[in-house]
Amino acid sequence: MSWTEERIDTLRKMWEGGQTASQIAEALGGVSRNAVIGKAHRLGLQSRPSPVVPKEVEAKPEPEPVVAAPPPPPPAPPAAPAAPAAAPVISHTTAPKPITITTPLEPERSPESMRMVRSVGPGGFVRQAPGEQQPPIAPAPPRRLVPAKPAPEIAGKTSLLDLSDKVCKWPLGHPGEPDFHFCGEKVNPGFPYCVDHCGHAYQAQLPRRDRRSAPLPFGGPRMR
DNA sequence: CCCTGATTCGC
DNA sequence: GCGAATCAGG
Repeated sequence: MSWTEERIDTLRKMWEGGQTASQIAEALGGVSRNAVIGKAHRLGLQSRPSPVVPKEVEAKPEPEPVVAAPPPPPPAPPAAPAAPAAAPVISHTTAPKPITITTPLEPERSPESMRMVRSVGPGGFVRQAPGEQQPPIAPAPPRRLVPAKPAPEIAGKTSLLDLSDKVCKWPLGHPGEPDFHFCGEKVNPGFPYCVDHCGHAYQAQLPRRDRRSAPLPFGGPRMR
């Protein structure tokens, strides 16, 4: 599988929508979780909370340089007047990442994060309300909590939770939107989609001019 | 063990 | 550029 524009678009949307790499990989099909993560990074979609904290080295043990420890000026600094305070450490092999050393204080939240009210978040899982519990036969609990608020719009629809190897994974709508869901029909055995959507998913390459009359997954590129 | 994302590195 | 292997936290 290659990263077509459509697939990249889907990846980007789902990633930004808070879906896990596994879910994205499964929805896309033909790629591994690692592939999704790798691609996401290459796209510059740099991460939401990673379970693995990079490492917090370099605290600030010495706020002030006590004794004058003048760094020996390099042999031939052309036109650079000495700027001791701002002198960057000479980065060795790989240090393209400007790790901003921030204080533990977190002054304000960006307006961006304020907007994402009903979206997920590591700690923002929404649990079922007592009223919607299924009293009778308790089916096997979901394998994992899903970072999505069960909206009334998707009632009866096939949500991410309902995806399995047996139902059509053809996405309908846009990830992150309340009515986003999947086809959910019985799959064409051996394929991730139902017979109908297999017909859409697997087509011989046509001239560009003639293509794109068929519906694309996720409703195609989002128009903003 | 399962999950997660990050990073590395051979291709 | 790609992604398997590997790492490391939850």
